[in-house]
Amino acid sequence: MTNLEIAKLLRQISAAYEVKNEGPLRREASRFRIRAYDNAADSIEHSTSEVKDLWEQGHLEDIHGVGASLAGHLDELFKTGKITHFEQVTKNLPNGMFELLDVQGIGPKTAYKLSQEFKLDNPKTALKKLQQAAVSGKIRKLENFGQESEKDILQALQSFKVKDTRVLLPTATSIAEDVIKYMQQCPDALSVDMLGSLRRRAATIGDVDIAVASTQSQQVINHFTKYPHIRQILAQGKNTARFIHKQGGVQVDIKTQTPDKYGALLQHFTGSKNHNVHLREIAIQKGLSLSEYGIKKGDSLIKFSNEEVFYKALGMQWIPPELREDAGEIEAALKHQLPKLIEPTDIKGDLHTHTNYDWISSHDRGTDSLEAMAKQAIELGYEYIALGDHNPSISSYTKTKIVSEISKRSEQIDHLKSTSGINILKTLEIDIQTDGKLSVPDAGLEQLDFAIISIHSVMSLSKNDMTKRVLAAFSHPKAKILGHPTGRLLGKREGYELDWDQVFEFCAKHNKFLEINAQPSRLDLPDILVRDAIKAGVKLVIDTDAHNAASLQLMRFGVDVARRGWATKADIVNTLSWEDFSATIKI
DNA sequence: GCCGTTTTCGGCCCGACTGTTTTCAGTCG
Repeated sequence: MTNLEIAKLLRQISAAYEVKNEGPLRREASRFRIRAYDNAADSIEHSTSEVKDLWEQGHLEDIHGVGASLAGHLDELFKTGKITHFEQVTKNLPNGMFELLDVQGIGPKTAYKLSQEFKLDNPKTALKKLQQAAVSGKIRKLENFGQESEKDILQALQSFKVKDTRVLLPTATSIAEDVIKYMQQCPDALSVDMLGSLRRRAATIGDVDIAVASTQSQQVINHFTKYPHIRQILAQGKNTARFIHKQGGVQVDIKTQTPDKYGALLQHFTGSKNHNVHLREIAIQKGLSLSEYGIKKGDSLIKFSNEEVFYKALGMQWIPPELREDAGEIEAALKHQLPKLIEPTDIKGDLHTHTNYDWISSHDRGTDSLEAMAKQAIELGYEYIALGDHNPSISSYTKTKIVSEISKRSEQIDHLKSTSGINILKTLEIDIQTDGKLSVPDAGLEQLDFAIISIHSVMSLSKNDMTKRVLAAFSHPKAKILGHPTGRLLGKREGYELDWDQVFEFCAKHNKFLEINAQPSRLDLPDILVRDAIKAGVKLVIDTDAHNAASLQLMRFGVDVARRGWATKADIVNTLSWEDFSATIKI
């Protein structure tokens, strides 16, 4: 079971309790139990480590929000595939109601009422039957429903079908940047910023949230709702509004605030939720109360035009949004010991690239020439670039032929080196075979400055075998970088399993580097492992894995991951000057 | 049901928006 499935199950239990939460006496106790299930679901959904892994290691209660009771339930789930207690809780409820919870605007109570009225007992047909009821005008006749709510449900059902669950960070970024550019054209918009998980630069984004500072809120909202790429407006109030973007059905929210209170708005809606809850606990201890408007002390409200003064008022350093996950950043900020995070401008070169060099390659070739890649690197202001490709296919070439192909390519790069005006390194991304051997013979490896080694096949090995496989390949002196170390593809594939403690120890000891791959669907290493690696003394590289010249610009998303993993400039090898880098890579 | 540099008991963040209401419940973030 994946984290997402477990989170969904917990939310179903929460919804079941919500519906059953009747009678004034039971209400208080249950309210907090409901919240506890939701909190646990949030934690699990946002956890970068797999809950199942934690269970195997006996560390379920390390998850914030999972205590003895839930750990027991999860243990039963992993052992037997079901949870008896949960089955009892959901027993007398219509089965179809839980499907309805995924529809925008339908919560537990509404889902229950609708599934009760329309006898939605079958989860598979529940959404379809609900749509039929809406189309035939039956919903508006129910008590506490009307024409508007029927229309809303119908619209939500229609956009539900096209809405992807979460979008990748670069997609959300480009949507947000376009909306921001549009909002900046509004004369009443004094500042425009990203909010939420987007501002925290998380790998996947639910909604795009935007903040605007203005004294003319209504004008800003009016401008917002005239954005040209709206599929549907969901809400429009005095200070906030929300629409569904034509692209991917992404929901875009806007919040406005006057400039004197703008800092509190930014802080509040950047989150994360857990970060804010922790901040409020600290505030309560000081007799203060936090909100999106500022800090309340008794009856008076202290206003903040920017975040720096907001955090200062709580006795701490300003915390970069990427760190706001309640993962120790508040404690560090109180002690004024936050790290100075790496900046995009610290990057001096890209080490993982692909070109259209003409050979039968083991995987997809790039689309731009060696020259074009080097030229783009110069434009980005880099001091060096490693020109790579996948190794020649071992099923199409003999070993001898592979070596001679690499020789030919090396000659071409050497020629380019003398004319290009940038330092160029010769490299390849080399497949790690199932037995840990590299797919290029030693005589071929000798001609490279270094090799990136990656797993592209047979990902189902056990954790132990996979670790042996990687470390065997990594032992070759030319193997310096492990490419996309977990092999995950966001929203498509979980990564394979590795014994990270062992990998980290090996890298730290032998001067090997782990990659933060900036491809949108990879962002691999994931942020949490970045932080663990750094704690273990491992050095990392940030690479784009670009298959064309334009993709070299994806670097910023890799830097985002590094920052979320608390990385400083010193932790990232390709922030080194050419002189220091070339010395390091040849060790 | 979870959690702990004031607590193993007694707390648990705060507010906007909408629709169907004549003052509020449900949903969302």
